[in-house]
Formats: sequence, structure tokens, C-alpha cells
Amino acid sequence: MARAPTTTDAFNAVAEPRRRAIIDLLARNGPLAVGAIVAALSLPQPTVSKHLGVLREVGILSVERLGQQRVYRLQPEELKTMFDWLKQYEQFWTHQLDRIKERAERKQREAANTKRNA
Amino acid sequence: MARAPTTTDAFNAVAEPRRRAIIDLLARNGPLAVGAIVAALSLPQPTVSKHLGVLREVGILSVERLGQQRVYRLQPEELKTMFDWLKQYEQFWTHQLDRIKERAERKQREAANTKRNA
DNA sequence: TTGATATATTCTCATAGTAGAATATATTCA
DNA sequence: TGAATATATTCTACTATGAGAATATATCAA
Repeated sequence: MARAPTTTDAFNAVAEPRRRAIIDLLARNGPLAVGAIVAALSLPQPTVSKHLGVLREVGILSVERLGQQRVYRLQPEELKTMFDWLKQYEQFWTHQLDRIKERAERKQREAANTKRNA
Repeated sequence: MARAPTTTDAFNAVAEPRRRAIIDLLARNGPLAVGAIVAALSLPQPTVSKHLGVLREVGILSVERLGQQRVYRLQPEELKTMFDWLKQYEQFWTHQLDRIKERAERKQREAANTKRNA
């Protein structure tokens, strides 16, 4: 099998940095037409359209036709699954001091064992 | 250009579901040798070794040789960047109820004003 | 040493991404 | 209708993935 398609889920879609840039832009500025995104990010229009397509297929963006423009809007709920997964690990880095101490103690025990077995 | 290698950063490394399974396993059980991971996930050993290699290269895991075993340990700090990126959007879904309520109240006030001025 | 165990590496194959250039489609305007 | 604008789609080329099978490497045990 090859790598999972980028349209498989939010994890895959968001792995591409330009797509995160698009998400950030829409979060800051609200819904934008393709042309505005192209201008803001200084990327070729086809590139932007393709990235928008991926994000939309995954559900992170929605589109609304407005005349000849297409206005893309962020649907952040779609990112919640990723957030929830990462939130499990929040304690690990907020309690970092404890862990550093614990690791130091482990290393010490190991060193003691090494000497003992030498 | 092709898709960025999975070893580019945590975003790319973690897009693969089996790699998330490995991370979850190590988070629950603490450091484990390859064999234990293979047994727990019921995956072929080479598959596991390769996924471990990716996670290690990105810094999400560290290895420690213990006899003929290699014990992998979670280094969750490496996930913090992803978490921080997603945390920006937390308000969008946690305050959703508040926003709906607020909007409803505003509408009510407006309705009241309309009546009053009628 | 010899064999067994634990893990990593290599090779092949099928799949698919991304950029870039070119082109197609749809909509508005004169 | 015809031109201009906004956006999407297609095509090519290169790269890399991930599974699976086979093999290599390292360590332990008898």
C-alpha cells in the first residue's frame, strides 16, 4: 500500500504546511474568496485551488458560491478530533519538571547497575 | 515536488494511524521493547520497526539498548508544536454553545426593541 | 562455537502526492 | 455575442510511501 491519501482525514490533510497556512489565514480573516487567499499567500492560483479542494473534501472548509467567486469558510469542528488526540498528552509536557526528575533518577539507577555488573 | 517525507516533522509522522497507535500504546504502558509492541498491535515486526524508525527520527520516540532488545520511550514534548497549533482553534468549538446562546439572546433583545418601537 | 532470539535493513511493487504549465469552465460586463 | 475575470481541472515529471518477503546484524545461551 502507498501512503494514505491526503483526503483520508484531518491528520493527513493538515500535514502539508501550505494547507495549515490557509487554515490560519481563514481563522484570522474570516471567509475569503480564492483570489484573496492567492494574494495573501503569494502562491499560484492552481496550487491554492488544489489545496482548498483537499481541505474541503475533508470537511475542514466549506465553500459558498458568490457570483463568479467561491468563498471558503473554516469549519474548525473538523479539527477537534486531532485536538482531542493531542490533549491526552498535554499533562506530559505541563508536568515536565517531574518527568525530568524521574528520568534523572532512572539514569542514576542504571549507572549504579552498570558499576555493580562491571 | 513530491509529498513531504514522513520524517519531516511531527505533523507528517503522526498522520499514519499505526504510528498513532504506537504512541498511544507507549503512553499507556510506558517504555516498551519492539517485541512487546509487535505483540500488542498484532503487526509484522518489520512494519513496526519501520514505523518506530520514523517516529524516532522525528524525535517523538527515543531508543535505549537493553541487551538484545531496544526499548522505545515516548518523548511527548515533540507533540507540543502540533498541540499549540490546534489550541488556537479550541475556542471555536468550546465556546460554540456560548456563542449560540449569545446570539439567541441578542436576537431576543432585538425582537424586544422592535416591539417597543412599534 | 553454534544456535536461537531480537531487531533492523533491503528490495520490489503499486499508489499517490505536489509543483508547474496549460487549459477548461463558469460568470459577469460591455 | 464576445471579451474579461475567477476558479477548477488536466497532464507531466519526480519523489516517496508502505506493505511484504527476504535477509542482515547483534546479542544471548548452551
